[in-house]
Amino acid sequence: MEENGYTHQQPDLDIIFGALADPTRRAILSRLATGQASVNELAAPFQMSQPAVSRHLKVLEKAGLIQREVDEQRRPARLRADNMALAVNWLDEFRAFWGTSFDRLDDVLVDLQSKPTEEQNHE
Amino acid sequence: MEENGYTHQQPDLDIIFGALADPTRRAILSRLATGQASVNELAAPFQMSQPAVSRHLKVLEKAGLIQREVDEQRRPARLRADNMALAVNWLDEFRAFWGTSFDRLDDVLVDLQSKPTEEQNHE
DNA sequence: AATTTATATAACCTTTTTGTTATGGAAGAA
DNA sequence: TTCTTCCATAACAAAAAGGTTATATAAATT
Repeated sequence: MEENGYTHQQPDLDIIFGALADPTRRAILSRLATGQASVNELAAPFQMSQPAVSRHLKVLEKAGLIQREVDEQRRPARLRADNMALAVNWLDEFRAFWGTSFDRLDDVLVDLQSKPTEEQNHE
Repeated sequence: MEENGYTHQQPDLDIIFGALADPTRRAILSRLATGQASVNELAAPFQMSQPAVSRHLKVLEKAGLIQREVDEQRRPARLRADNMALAVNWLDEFRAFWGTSFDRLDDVLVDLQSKPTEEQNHE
């Protein structure tokens, strides 16, 4: 079980962060934050093929970031955000490093919001 | 410039989440949260070769998650957490989905802390 | 000057990721 | 029933990731 001195593995985080590392998948998640959507709807904005999007959805599903449903012929996806909290929770350990009370993180966030990107303002 | 209907790319997040998707690199970051360390010190807990660790460090550096320094022959790494805030900031957009005021996220976090893992409690 | 220590880089291999096209199946429409 | 729509899966190729060993380099030590 033990594989090194200071940590065990947490495979969920591999899968979750891995899923978040792709711009298409992040865009899909952003889209789903506005409500569920069918595969074709999700695929439309991309120049990618439909099977490619289907596989991205499978990656997101394995990461527990979405869940699939059934609506006649459609298999709409809907957000399932619990596992994103897992990611946030891991990042959270670094708040102690950033400062006792979020100060530095807050600074950075304020800074980011003053020059927002399109991706951040997806809605 | 425009590549699809609802988002632009944010390559930083690809790199950052990609860097966080590997358990060795997360363990290195956790170690660095307790203070700077040389390459050999970082490599010691793993059964991996030193060149492999050097490459993990390069990935982390490219992601802006660490910075390298010079101490005689050593090239110690130190945490540079600003870009982790970028990741948190992106995830932040889903707090609206979780609930108006963090409620659901808080629930999940409380839940996680009641059954913590080794990796979460690295210090 | 020669050796040792700390680290980086090169060359290579294997596995995983990410896309493609082709095809199949299930459900609704005609 | 036949056609169309929506989606998944298979087979394939290219590129990226992650490891290895061998070697180079720079600084400290002897």
